[in-house]
Amino acid sequence: MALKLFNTLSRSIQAFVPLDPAGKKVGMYCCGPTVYDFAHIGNWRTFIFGDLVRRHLEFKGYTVTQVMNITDVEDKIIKHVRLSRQSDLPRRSGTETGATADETKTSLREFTGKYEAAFFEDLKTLNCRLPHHTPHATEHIAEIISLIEKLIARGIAYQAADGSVYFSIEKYRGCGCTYGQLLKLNFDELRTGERVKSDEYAKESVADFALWKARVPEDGDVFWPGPWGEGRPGWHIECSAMSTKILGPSFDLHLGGEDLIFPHHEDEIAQSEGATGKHFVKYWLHGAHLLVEGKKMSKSLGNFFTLRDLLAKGFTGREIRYSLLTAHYRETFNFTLEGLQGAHAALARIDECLGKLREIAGRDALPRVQVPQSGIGPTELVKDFTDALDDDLNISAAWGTVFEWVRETNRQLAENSLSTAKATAALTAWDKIDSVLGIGAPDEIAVPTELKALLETRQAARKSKDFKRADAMRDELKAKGWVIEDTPKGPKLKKL
RNA sequence: GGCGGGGUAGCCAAGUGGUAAGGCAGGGCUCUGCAAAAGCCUCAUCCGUCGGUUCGAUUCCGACCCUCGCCUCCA
Repeated sequence: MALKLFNTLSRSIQAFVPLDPAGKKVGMYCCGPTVYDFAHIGNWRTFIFGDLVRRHLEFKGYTVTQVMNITDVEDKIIKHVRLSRQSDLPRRSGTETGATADETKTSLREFTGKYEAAFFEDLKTLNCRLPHHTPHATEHIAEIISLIEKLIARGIAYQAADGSVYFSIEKYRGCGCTYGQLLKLNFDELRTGERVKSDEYAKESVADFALWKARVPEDGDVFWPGPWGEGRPGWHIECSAMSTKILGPSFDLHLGGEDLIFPHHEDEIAQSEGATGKHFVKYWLHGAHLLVEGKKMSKSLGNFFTLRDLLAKGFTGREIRYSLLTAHYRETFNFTLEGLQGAHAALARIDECLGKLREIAGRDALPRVQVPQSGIGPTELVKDFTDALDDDLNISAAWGTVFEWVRETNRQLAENSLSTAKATAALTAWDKIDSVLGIGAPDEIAVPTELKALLETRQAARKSKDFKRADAMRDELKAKGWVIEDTPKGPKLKKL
């Protein structure tokens, strides 16, 4: 089966055909983090969704170039930097801080650098493949300026009286371009009442958006020189500049959270197609948001979690990854702590099965009971799994296949009918699909030697039928967080 | 107001015009000195409500109720 994806542009599921005539290379751009805070669980759902798309494409044999922007200059960042400077430098909290431009720029970088580092750490914790390029907005000011110049040259952008440069939607549409490709827009019905008062802007039309924001006092020293005076990039422009720089004027995939459809992605299309005259992106994919415990995540409800919050509660990265990967990407997902507990149990089930398979695979060929095999084997596992994901990334169906395979494997394990060769084949199949799931193996926790000794002493006590003493030692181990698993082949220790 | 998603067992979540995947939790069993761990089995006469189309609808159509999102910064 060929890969099919839901394209927001057509609002339908389409066959995925890369722009590359050879059908091999795929360019993919994922909207990345704005580094003003730790990324929360909702952000992570979207980033893991991007990781899934990339992994599945690579699994299918495509050579993917993944780009993820790091937005490191933006209103909120500037605000936070300003506040942090004011608290750092209370005596200077006047109109003029006395700081030089370089000092402040450093502090902007320090501020964003902290969250950027955290972002990459979290990415690793969740076992996401590192994007091939992670360009920074602040390092692409030249490209941004050049893009804006193109738009001005084409008459689609203009500098207003406030010094800022805006994108003219009217001029853009006048060129025969379409504004509103990703969603239906009714410009006469756009609610303008709740927006920031339109008369605060010097732009020609309310819907026009800023490409270059003229420097204002609140920006502090966060500004760059530009042909239109000092200022900084608008919100959408860096994505257009960086994506086309790395992936070219037209590329295959652009991903983001569903909230970015408008205005961010719509404006990206306008800027990019307005400047290049070429079709920007072939497939737009949008991930749905999540709820936490059935409600919209908010700090006041106490259901706002960063990845770090969940790690502090004792959950692991792979449990969180699994949990965020259980539901289809276009459905709102209800993220619950109960679900995370369930993730722990579900993963343990897979781990247990794989552990037994490895045990058999690692041995010399042993005689096995010959039982006619039915149900899902390694071949079916890979095929059904692939088919499920090819169908617009139906991950739930894919998991269904995985667990059916686990159950069938366990049955065979129980009847001792799995040969060394079959176990090896099963593990090879698992490795294939795990290259997409990215679940990996649990962290190996070494059993402390004193606990091993305790376990041996308990065994001795059991042998001599001193069960009271043996049970006391079992309790002692449990108190230390280790549970004994008595198997026919002897006891094992498992970390709780 | 405009536009767009959802409502499937205790919880999470796939899916199909022909009678409901999977995970967690629960229950039963196996194993065990007893447990635990692990494994197996089991668990929705029913898919928001009411109508309609159909031999047959959870799946198609209509109405209604509830809910979420976008239209403004936002994954």
